[in-house]
Amino acid sequence: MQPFTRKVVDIIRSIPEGRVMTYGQIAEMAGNRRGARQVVRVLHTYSKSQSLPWHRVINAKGQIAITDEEARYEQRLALESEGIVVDANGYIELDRWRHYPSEIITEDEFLC
DNA sequence: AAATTGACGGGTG
DNA sequence: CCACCCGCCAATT
Repeated sequence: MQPFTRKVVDIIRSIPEGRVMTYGQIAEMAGNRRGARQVVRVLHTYSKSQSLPWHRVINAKGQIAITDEEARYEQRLALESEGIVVDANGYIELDRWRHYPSEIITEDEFLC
């Protein structure tokens, strides 16, 4: 497994229950600011074998981004079961549920 | 070797 | 807030 991939996996594993992170945010933290699409690839490849909390990853708009209908519904249920509020269109309030790893930025810093 | 393909994102109007 | 457009990048065709 490549270093970048390794980091992405670790980061996704570190997302606490009831919180979410975006593809771009994870990519940046793993060392590649423009690697959002690689994060997608990692999820496709390892979400099962590495038992990742894949449902805690959403896009920058704060929306569930999965294409597949079934999986999308599955993700909604998974998030709601952790207490996260998902609206009718699959949107989540990012400023409320986003996880800010301390290595990058804290919510206070962000709001400042 | 060139084109295509995504669970993407930021800038612009 | 929204729609568009364009840049990204590695795996797969």
